Amino acid sequence: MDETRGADGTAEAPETRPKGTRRRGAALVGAIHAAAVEETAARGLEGATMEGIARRAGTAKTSLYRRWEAPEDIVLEALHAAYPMEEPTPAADDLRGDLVRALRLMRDSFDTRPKYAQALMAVLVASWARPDLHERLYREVFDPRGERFTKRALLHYADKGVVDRERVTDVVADIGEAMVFKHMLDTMQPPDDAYLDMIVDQAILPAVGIDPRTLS
Amino acid sequence: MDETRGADGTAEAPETRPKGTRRRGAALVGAIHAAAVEETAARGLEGATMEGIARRAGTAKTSLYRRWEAPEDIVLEALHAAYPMEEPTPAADDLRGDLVRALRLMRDSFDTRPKYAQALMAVLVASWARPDLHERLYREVFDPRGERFTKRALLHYADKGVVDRERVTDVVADIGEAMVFKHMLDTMQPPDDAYLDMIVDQAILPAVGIDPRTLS
DNA sequence: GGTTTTAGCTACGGAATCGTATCCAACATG
DNA sequence: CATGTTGGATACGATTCCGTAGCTAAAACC
Repeated sequence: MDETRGADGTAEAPETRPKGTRRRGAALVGAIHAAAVEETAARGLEGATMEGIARRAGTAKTSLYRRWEAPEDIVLEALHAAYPMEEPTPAADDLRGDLVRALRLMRDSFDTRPKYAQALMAVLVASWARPDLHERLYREVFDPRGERFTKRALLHYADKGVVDRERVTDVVADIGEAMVFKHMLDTMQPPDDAYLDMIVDQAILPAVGIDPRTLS
Repeated sequence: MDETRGADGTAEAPETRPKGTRRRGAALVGAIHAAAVEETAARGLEGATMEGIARRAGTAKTSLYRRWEAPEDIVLEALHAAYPMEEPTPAADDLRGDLVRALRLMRDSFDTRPKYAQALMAVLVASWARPDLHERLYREVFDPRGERFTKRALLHYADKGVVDRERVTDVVADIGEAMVFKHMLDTMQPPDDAYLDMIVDQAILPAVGIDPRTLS
């Protein structure tokens, strides 16, 4: 019962640590990043406040204003810092396996950090009404990480001649991510392995002209 | 320059009407619905306030509290009232055409009312952190409208034997909507006709085992 | 150790929103 | 036209967040 509760009933669990001790530098910034992500996940980007982030991080407002100007500056920095890095595709000779692994990589990055996924979606949707924010999101978070998920695998096998290069269009390269997103929006849960298999077998592979039943 | 501006710089254009005149009943409720959708689109569900909605609708806070308890009650009601109704599929003998038309129906419902689409997405994402809201959204907005978009068309042609019933899975039925959503998230724009054609030709038709090049 | 940097704490006036109360007037009804 | 209903306007104390200031003290540096 050592929790405080925000105005909306959302549980806030302020970081606690031995009194008379202080974090600095990276440790402090990390805690604030985490707090900003939590705050955004719980109250939305527009509902996030400096006071709320400070509470969650167990620090003082002044410490936030020393480094940032507004909640969204902290959140964007946090999302960038935590964005899943690319595992260069193992490039075994296994198209189906690589596709499944690519989707799992994406899924896991949300599954293990649901607050992170929620915050990312919140910013993505908020940016819809704010072109400046949309531009920053893609420039500061998405773009720096390069090619993503299934597209890399598809292009790899196109180069090897396993699939028709003509069929690896932008639309096809987006199918996997689009389906994972939709599933999360519908169910509030990341898809399980069985569902990822279905995406690959029923949507992606047919789109590149491969009948999964012929793959053994 | 007869606009006021909200705290975040968002333009607010309060409803104006001849002074000494009043709306009541449906006319008033309709204006408030529109205002609630605008407010949510501009400031997010968590950022929306009763005061803001009242300003946009050009009415008084008291008039809102007379009927509703909180912004989200108004927004959910507004989304329900404005949700696109189902055009029963024309059921011509034209699978590809029906799929394209189904996607256009979905796209147009967003394209002609961008504020509505933004609000819908804002609520959808906010509901992710709030199971109660998610439940209400599906129960009060989505569910009452029944089967959606491409699935109806696919099932129709499965019954006619044009496509393999086995291949019309939930995953496949979701491809179209998933791709339209993703496109909107990425670009902040509803897809144009050419893009919808690509979704049908490159993703949906292959998934049900039809090569679009054989269709005409 | 002594010094510099950086966190933490408290407090403040201003602004926005909350939810309610009060009063008046426009509308609808008969 | 008389009456009852509904919307509009204003005001209020309470709460939350804003952004800044001033001070103390822990951590890092030399």
